[in-house]
Amino acid sequence: MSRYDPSAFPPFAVTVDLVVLTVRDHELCALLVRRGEPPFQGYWALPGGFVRPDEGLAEAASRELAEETGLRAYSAPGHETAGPGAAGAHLEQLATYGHPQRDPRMRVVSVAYLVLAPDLPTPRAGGDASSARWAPVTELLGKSPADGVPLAFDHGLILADGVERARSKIEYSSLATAFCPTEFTVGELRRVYEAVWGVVLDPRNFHRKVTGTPGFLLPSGGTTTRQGGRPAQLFTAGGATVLNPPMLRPES
Amino acid sequence: MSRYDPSAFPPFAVTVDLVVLTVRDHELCALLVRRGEPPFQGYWALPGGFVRPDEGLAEAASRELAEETGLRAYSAPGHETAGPGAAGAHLEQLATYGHPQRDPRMRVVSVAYLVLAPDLPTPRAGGDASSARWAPVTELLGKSPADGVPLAFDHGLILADGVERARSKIEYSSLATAFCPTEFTVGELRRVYEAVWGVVLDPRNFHRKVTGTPGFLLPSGGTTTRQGGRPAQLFTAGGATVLNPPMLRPES
DNA sequence: GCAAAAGTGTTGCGGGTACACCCATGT
DNA sequence: ACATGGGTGTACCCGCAACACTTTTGC
Repeated sequence: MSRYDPSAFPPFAVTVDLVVLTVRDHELCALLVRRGEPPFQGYWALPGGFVRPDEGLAEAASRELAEETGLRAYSAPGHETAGPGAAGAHLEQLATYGHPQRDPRMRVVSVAYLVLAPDLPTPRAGGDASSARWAPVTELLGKSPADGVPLAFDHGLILADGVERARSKIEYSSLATAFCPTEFTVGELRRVYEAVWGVVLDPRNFHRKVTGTPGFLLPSGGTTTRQGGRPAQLFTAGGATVLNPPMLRPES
Repeated sequence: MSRYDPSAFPPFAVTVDLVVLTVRDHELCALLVRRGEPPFQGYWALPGGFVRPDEGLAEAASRELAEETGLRAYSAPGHETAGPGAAGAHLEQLATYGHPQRDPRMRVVSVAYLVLAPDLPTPRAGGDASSARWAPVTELLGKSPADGVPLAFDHGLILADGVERARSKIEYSSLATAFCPTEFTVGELRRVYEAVWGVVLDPRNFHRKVTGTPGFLLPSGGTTTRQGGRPAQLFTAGGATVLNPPMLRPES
């Protein structure tokens, strides 16, 4: 009773959906594509598509990401946890959504992936999306549920889960560096934390904290004045993936 | 190019697999069933089965759990995060596994769920499993990969991910109470932490910590001497789901 | 000089650890 | 009486928040 005859298993469609986040203009933004066909024609949606018969789930997510943005993403094979590559984007599995009626056409199970990317040039539309854009998550996610812009399918829920994951994960991992270019300053990293958490942090204590956490930052030797003021040291992401002690998010 | 014709989507089988954990005899144990048919006939495997055409993923996991153990599980609908019910088991989505060759028969995508349950009477076999048992995870997971008992399919990997999730989640959430009966003592809760983390904790500091964390424990009024010694206060799980400050796991 | 951002020093406080110590039961 | 586990008090230590203060550039 607990299993069906495998030769007569119920057929499902399996897709991947991508929550692609970046920091632009001091704001956390998500990549959206406009749907060019029903259902939800004209709505904004998360990028994604069907998993092909012979590819893995992370592989499908990576392929869709490249098709939509040209980004190369790095994830640890086989596991949901990933190691951040200094260049390129971080990709990890987020969660799977399979409500029976989430797609009116058929039974679709969607495996959502979270991508953290450095600031990119304006996105190029790909596939069946008639256009694409970066949207600040504060506009997409109102304080109350179903506030802000409605997205296609259950993508508003998926986006909210992805943002929540990103916000909590930069506390105890070095993932915030995935939002930065290869070389970055402590101040730029701090602005990432401030944008993702929506808070202001003390620059002095932040500096001490991140430079004092072993394995978080690697001095690259150079300096820059691109933020104005005194020249700042440049760093690259260190090898550490888990931060000890963690960064502390001020209570909202 | 990025999407298939939806009317010709590639067909997948979708299953749920369960990582059911409990604490027995001071040890963290997982529920296994013996496979009665190929492939992997005679191997131990995680309980699970196919998702039915009209049920949700968490619903399928809950149904399989009831079929295998008789347990009722509680999860927050729609979200992967769940609220712990004092009685009954905690259920949350773990991750999804979809390597193209993970099942030799066909393309199967499996959504794994993590269940934390109080100590149960000996499990009853259900469905197509010829028997079932609780196995200490230390025996199943060797220090090196592919050490210990080999499980069917990629279930060893899924189990490892589930155990890791449980170990980290009891740090910052009140989930450890899901391993306890409705009423429990501080000492019993401490033994849960010790079993899951594989460490010994200072009873005095542990007591102060958990009773001082708001919303973690609710005094039920009664006392018990079932552990010997001075009578201990009985508690039930408080409403809090997130622990502030978190429990600190001693560095291994 | 002045503004702006990068860094360093210092102090106070809160929470953790490591104990010493007392309490209430069963045998 | 003694063993066993429950619970409280206290002293030290480390890490963070909250500043004051110095450094090095562009304008």
